[in-house]
Amino acid sequence: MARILITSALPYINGIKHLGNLVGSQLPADAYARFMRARGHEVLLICATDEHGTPAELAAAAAGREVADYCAEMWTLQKTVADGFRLSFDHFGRSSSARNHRLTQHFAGRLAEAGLIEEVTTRQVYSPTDGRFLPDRYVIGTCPNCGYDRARGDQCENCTKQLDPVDLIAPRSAISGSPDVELRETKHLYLRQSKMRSRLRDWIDGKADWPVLTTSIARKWLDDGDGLQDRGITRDLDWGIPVKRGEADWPGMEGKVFYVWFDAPIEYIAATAEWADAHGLGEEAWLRWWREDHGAGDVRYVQVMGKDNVPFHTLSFPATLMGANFDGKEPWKLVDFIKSTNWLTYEGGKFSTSQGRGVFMDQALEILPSDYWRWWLLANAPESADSDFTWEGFQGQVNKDLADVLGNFVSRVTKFCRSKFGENVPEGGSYGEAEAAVTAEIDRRLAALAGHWEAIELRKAAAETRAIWVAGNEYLQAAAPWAAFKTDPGRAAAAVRFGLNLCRLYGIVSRPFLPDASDAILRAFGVEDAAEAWPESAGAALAALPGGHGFAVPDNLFAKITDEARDEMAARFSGS
RNA sequence: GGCUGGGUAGCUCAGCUGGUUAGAGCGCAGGACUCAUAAUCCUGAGGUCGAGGGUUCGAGUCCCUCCCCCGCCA
Repeated sequence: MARILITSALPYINGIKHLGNLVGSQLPADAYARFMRARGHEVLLICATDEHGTPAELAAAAAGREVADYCAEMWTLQKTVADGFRLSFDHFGRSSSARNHRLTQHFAGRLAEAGLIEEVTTRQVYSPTDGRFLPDRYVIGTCPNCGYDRARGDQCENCTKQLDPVDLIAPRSAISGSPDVELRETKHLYLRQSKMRSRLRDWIDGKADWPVLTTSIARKWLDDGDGLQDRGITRDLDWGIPVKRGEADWPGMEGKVFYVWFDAPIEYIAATAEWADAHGLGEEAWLRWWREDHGAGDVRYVQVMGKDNVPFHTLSFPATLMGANFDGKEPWKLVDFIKSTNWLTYEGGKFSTSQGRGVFMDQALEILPSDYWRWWLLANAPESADSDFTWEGFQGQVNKDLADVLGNFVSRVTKFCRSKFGENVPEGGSYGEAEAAVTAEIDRRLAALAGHWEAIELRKAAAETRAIWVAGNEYLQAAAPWAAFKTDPGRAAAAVRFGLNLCRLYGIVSRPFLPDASDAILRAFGVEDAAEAWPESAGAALAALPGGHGFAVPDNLFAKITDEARDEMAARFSGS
């Protein structure tokens, strides 16, 4: 048994996420965790909301709310939809937690001790009207690049150019709208990543098994232009983690907070501590996942994220962890494998919150059960390239794979048995060559499937899982117990017994994709413990239900999506 | 402009370190079966593997040039 730590990129607190966000990190992390748990490994799956930064403050202001209240409410909403999608987080934390405050301040203190923090005096936009500095999106003005007159301080929405607030022409406050702004000097902390450059490069060069997408992005940042740049880790804001040097005040940094990108990844660790707290466990409970001097040396740490997050996870966060271990006294666990995904598009274009284009997590659950979405999203995960969601493709694949291939198989076997033998696994007859051949095939496929899960190859895992379902239909068609029943009831009984065992097996191996359907199948066979172990061999698994074992015919597992329903949904989410 | 990925059957995609007649799913055509959610199973059609050079006994699979597409960065 191995120990596997899995973290999903943190969804930003600002509103419910869409299906593209879901398939980018949270859903693959959950499916992978489910497989590893079924395999008998000790798994810890961690996620949390990323709550700091100007977008949260502005969204709260727009809603006329205190930002803390707003975040608390949005966390509850996100937690609810995560549960709805059966995301099996061991803990879904908050980057605004007390644990993260302490840890972030602790890391800053250690980095300062290591000589990796620099205090830099810069000129920032200040609004006398609002009585405060205006970082990032708090400034609106004309884009110096394209002339768009409502460009935000961090980026122009029109030409997508990354901006600095001081670059804007005719700047004005996003809060009061006042054009009365000036540049004032203010002091900020910078993480001296440039000093970590060669260490980071050596570390990344050692990751031969990482995808090129991941390492190439990291190397680009290491070597581009003047090399890895130092980055500001503080902001003149109220909402955030107060700048402290460990537990001590930081002279000159009063009233400032850490910048969101610095505290967000630290929340992976803090959320693990929150998890330990929530379960009344001690400090060792989380340290053993994160500190090599507390046993984390044999943990395999896997991160799942969209490709936009790769620089932070390959450079900035590792720089923080490595830097904090400057004296060898805090060996923090570094990531072992990064699964990065591309984007999901919607009917050929981008998902858009502002235009109501595309399906968001809460809406998806209103329309159809989570299994439908999980299956399509994972079977079409944007792994090697962006992939596109279309209603036609979704309807076609869900109807075919789930209703026709899997759902109908369970239905035909259980209903036939009930009508001929009753609701007990039939006795009599014995498995012969046909059963042996299918068993051998499924053995091969189970091995392939396990390999795909180990490598987090989602599309391949889905295809293999489907092939295992198809094998059941092929078998049943050839064995034809409905025909054998008339001449050789024993043969028919054996075939049905085999078919029922296949159903149970499908309940287990489909679990990472379809937790609800898996529950329904296993419940029908009286297997109440959802943590049914992954089959070590098809032979043993297909003899698990002996003759006489009772079962109940389950309701149809999946209803088909009609053309009318599909058209209705397509119209509803097309955006305006 | 730099960088990543991609350009393979009507559609969505597999094809690892080069090697017999290029694969899967969907869709389509024909057939079988009737237990089942008009489901399933079998068979079949069909593609100059983006273009052009090159290396090799042999290239979708390596090298060069070029053309498109998504995205990231600047």
